[in-house]
Amino acid sequence: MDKKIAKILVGLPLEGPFDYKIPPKIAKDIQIGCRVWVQFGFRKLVGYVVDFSPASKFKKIRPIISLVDRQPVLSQNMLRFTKDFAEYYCCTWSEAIETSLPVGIRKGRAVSLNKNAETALPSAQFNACLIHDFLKEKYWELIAERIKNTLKEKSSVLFLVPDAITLKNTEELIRRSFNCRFTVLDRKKGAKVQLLEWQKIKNGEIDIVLGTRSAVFAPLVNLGLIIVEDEDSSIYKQEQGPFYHGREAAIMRCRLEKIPLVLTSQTPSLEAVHLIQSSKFKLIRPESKTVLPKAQIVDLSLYRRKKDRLAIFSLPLLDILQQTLGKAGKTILFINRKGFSTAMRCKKCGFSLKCPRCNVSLTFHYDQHKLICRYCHYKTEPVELCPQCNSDYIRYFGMGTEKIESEAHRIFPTKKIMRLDSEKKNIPANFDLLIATQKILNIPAPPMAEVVAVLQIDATLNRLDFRAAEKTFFLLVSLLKLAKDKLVIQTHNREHYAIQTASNADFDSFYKKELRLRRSLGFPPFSHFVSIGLRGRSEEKVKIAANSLSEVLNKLKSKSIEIFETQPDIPAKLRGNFRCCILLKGRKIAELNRLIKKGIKDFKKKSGIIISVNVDT
DNA sequence: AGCACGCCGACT
DNA sequence: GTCGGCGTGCTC
Repeated sequence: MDKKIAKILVGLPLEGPFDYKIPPKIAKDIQIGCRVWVQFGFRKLVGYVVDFSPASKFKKIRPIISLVDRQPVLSQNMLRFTKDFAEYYCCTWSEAIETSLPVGIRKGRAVSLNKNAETALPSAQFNACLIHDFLKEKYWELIAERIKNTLKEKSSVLFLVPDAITLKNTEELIRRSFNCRFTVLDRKKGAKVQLLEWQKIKNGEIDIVLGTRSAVFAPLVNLGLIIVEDEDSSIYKQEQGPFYHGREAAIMRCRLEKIPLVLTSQTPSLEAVHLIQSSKFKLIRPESKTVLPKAQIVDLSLYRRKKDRLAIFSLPLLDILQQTLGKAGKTILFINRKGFSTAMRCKKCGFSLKCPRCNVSLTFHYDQHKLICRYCHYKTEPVELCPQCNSDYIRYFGMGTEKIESEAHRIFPTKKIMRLDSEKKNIPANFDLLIATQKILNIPAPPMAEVVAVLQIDATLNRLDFRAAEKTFFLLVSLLKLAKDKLVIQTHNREHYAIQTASNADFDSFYKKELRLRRSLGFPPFSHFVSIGLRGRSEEKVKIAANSLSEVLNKLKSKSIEIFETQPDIPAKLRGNFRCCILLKGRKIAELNRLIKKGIKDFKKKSGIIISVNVDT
């Protein structure tokens, strides 16, 4: 290849690449994947060499200022990975490269890199296995075995975990089980340390890398295995652009590097189950001697709610609570929401206090005695008189942990009643009755009780979300594990398959039903959803822009792609920006993204509007 | 992303 | 007359 011109990407959200002349004095050293300094317009930027060319179609080409490193910071594999990643997540290649590198590298800091000797394994191939360890009793020995074998082959291991707690636990387990060169990637560690660690990994001085989502980009040499622990965790999905999913990125990288992937979960996602089923890969389900408790489904439609008062406890549940507490047994009441109430409203004129920035109803929090916005945490004093009609007809609606707590106190005045929600720092142990939210499922050693009661599952089940059944099932089976004796489920949907199959933790029946349904409706994992978000200061402009973009997309689309009506995003207003979104559904990501990129390009971008694309919403 | 270019309102 | 508002377009 004639090395006259270098194709260079810079760290800006631009498509690129851009052509630069290669000065003779660096011609012998420059390689694909190297960092360079270039003059880009009026400023000096770090660029990444992605290709060479004998000529350029541009007239005025500037020369590269200098070479940053003798060795490439991006390997062939990482270049391909970031390119595939950009195509999948509908961002530019340069954005993908920038997200894959530590800040130090992006800022042009010096590192010393070895000449890399990748010893590609001869007949390596992609394969996946899913360890479904419902009780999380045996997964570690299964994983440890695979890590040991990988290390024996002189290959390295990348271990992904969803959150800081799992990171801590896994770090401990790895230290105890393996005596090897091991590092933990942590965003809290500071840029200097991160850069040094990146350099060590890149130089092949590390055998095991442990980290959260972003560690999927760790530049391991001779990578031989990727493990994704708790693959079903929603924390793997990044909330800002590029909106990538750690598990999907890991799958992409394993396919590309032709190496095995291990997924672990207590409640495997339908994506993981589908990957295993559709490709004849292995599902491993360790046997357990633990006997699960029975579930009792209480059909709420048989027990009318008392007039003008929320029926928190049905009669059968009250009976069970009285019996259990009478025998000095413990009870957990589970509710999928926090705060005393969902909203405050004036019964006379209907006025409700909303967040001035996000335009959603504020939630009243009893312990802080404040109205709080659940999105931006805006706080304000609760009102006694209606600001609109001045009446004192202010009422608080809904059912939260605090409401249940006060009700429970009324019914069981002598019992020790405690609360566990996201605001609580320490985990209560000495309780008769514990009122808990989702948080109880996200802590390492959650408290158990004779009876666990789910007060309100219908809101979760009836959500306008194609994952509602999946979430309901996972929630219920996870709660089953906290009950020693019995799980009580209060619902109006007694016959629903998610509730029926969850009551005896029948994963296979649930997956069968749910996958059949998803397939027939053309939902993920048989298709992809992509949402295009538009936001800006002016509500009017955002709406106009969204409508015209939607029009353009509808004109360009093939009939295999479905475009839903433009809607306000949830929340419609966030941190002073009005938000709209266009949702698309299609079988193939490549086709969807081609349409979106073309659509955004064709559509003349009105200023003051920011567009973001979220793949697999 | 940032910055220049360009075309319309109120000001020493 | 200009100073400056930000809408539009470009960076190899």
